[in-house]
Amino acid sequence: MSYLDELNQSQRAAVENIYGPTMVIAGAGSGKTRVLTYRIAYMMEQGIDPYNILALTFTNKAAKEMQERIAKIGASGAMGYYGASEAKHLTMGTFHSVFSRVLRFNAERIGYPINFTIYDTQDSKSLLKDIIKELKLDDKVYKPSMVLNRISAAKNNLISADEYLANDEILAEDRMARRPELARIFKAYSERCFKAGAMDFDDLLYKMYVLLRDFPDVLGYYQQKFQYILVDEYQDTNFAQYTIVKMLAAAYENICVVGDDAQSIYSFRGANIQNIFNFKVDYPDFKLFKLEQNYRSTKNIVDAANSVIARNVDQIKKEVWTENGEGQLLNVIRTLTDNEEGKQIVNRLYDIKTQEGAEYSDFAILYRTNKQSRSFEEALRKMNIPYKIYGGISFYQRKEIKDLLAYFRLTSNHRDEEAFKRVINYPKRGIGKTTIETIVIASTNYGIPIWDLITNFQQYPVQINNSARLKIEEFATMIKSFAAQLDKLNAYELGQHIAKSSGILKELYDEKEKGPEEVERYQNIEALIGGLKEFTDSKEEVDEFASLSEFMLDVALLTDADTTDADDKNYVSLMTIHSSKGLEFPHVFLVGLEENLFPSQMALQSRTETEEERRLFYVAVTRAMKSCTLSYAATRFQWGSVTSSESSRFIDEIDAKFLHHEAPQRGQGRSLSSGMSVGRGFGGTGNGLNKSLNTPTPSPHSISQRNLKPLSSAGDGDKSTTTEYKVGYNVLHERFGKGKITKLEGQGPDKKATIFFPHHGAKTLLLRFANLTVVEE
DNA sequence: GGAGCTTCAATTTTT
DNA sequence: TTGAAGCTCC
Repeated sequence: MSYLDELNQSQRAAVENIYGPTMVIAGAGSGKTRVLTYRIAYMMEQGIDPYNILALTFTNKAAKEMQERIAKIGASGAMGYYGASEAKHLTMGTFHSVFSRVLRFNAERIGYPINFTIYDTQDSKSLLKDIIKELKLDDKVYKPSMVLNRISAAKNNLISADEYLANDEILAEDRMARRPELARIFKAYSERCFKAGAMDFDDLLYKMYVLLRDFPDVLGYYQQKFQYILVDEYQDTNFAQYTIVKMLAAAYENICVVGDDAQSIYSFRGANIQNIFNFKVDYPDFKLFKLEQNYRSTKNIVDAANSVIARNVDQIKKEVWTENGEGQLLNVIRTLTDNEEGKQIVNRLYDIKTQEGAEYSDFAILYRTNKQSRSFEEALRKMNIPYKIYGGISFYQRKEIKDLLAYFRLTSNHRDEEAFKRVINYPKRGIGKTTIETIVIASTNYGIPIWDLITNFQQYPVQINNSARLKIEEFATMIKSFAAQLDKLNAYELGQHIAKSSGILKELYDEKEKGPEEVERYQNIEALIGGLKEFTDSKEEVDEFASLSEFMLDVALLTDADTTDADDKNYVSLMTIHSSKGLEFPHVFLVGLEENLFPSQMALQSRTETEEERRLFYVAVTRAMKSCTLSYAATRFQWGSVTSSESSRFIDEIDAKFLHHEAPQRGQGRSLSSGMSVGRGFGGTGNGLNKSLNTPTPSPHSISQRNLKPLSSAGDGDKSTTTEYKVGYNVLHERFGKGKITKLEGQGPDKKATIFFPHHGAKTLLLRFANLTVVEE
């Protein structure tokens, strides 16, 4: 019983209330994971069979952590009859991975092959691009990423392509937005995925719903199996996830959801914060537990975060507090350039490390967008500080890895269209773009999978030349020969065989001479094969056959954060705020706090969007245990030119008594007199010394009003980004010089102007990027 | 069919 | 600045 004594009163109450609908609102740092894991341990101790427990998380990382912590409690002998070894019967994982397993098990019910492929975002976009082209639509109007977002939103709201096509309201909406063909694209996309035996990320949710909806016996089976359901990060569930959980829980209503409305940051992916607010409607007799004591951060950090989040209208009232000491104030650092920001933050980091004898792993640098990592990487490298960047391109998304995986995919699912397109001519075997296009279109016209076409040219004649046809047939024969080995060779043997016979290994080996990047590619392939070996060994240890198909099951669902850590964990972590959720660090640097970057300019359209950015800020600050440093740069170098920016509103929103504005360092504080070219003259000031040469310093905000871009500063206090432009205005463009606006079109961020420049002719430019200055005649 | 060059456009977060 | 797409020439 001892482990229960480690809990405070509300935590313990939440742990012990294992029957009936339960909602736990867990403030940042309040021991949420502890409650979840102890609850599961407690259930098992009470005699509940782990086989009947389902725990759903959003990330593999969270699932893994829970698994480990439960095993630890089990090892302490606290779980009674169902000990640690039984814990492996728990069903625990991300929505996507748990559902994908259920779907494979029941695949034939909904017409899919057991070894269906999971398309990642890249695959989906590539397929959409093809479809848009085949439908002869303008890919400027129908951008694959935009179309995918739209389709994704539909599926997350459980709307199928056919329902979309039949819904007048949606169709009218699309017509209004001048994208009337979206429905047709959606329909074609669904058909093509189905034909290819492929599901995209959203299908894993949508098809799960269809399975439970259309097959009562399946629903009944899983209701009986999952008598106890736990959902982590409930605030991030979308409508599809919400509905599925509700269906599964309907028989027993032993459902426990844990979340924090203040940390809902995934609405762009369809997450609906209302699911938390509606819990009481769905389960009127639910029990609510609030975890409000923060064990993580200093008082200053907790209170600073609270002072910001208090500005949100949408929230559940709660009081996060801490018994921890006051700690230091939050430092605010302003620098002139993004490179300078990198240097100063890293210097600061090094200072803290030396002063406190901290480890590198005690530090995290958090930013809004992945691309911001660059300046910090450079600075860290220069100082020889070990670091690791999370997110960005994951191992499994690297070109060479995807190429080899495409062979694996094609081997276990011949119909996989995206895998086919990827490797039919890689390594080069003389099958050109025209040929591939012809085949893809022909297969659509015949209404059959590409594979069926290329293995039955007699039955389905296609207009391609003979040599190409022979080469394609050769390719198909090769894939078939791989498939024939699926049951005979283990994943490692077959994987290696494919890497060799496909020619990929040789191709990459030959390119190794070219440079370090090519060497890395080759090493990545070796690493993947190493992964196959590891997988095979671990299976064979328990006397199971390790098939390549099985290895492929989860690969599409793995992300960078899931690749196992190197032995040496002592490095500084760099990541987006999104991926920092659920983590904590003694020292946090929250960088790039500038208007239009954070909050992102994409998120300023509405109150709800701005509130989400504010929650994101809240998440970031509450990652910090001991110290939190905020920084922003007055200018930023992006896509070839320098832009200036103002400090983020979120800095102003923190109650000033928790802040300490750092005195500018050397080279800082010179105000940018108007007319001076920003961005030149500052880059080269660093000569290794950090102090001296203090010039008079303006207050942190004084620069912004005088900046060089009329477009982005519309006067005191007004942080809007739009300046009024009218047809007939004379404007100045950086490159094209003076011109006259002849036409305006588009709305919001898409607003474009056609401008006639005497020396360059008429140009149509996105106002957002054009960087125009209105000038007098 | 494919390599190499030129042009053009581009900003978020991730399972 | 980066990356993708289009175009030219072998």
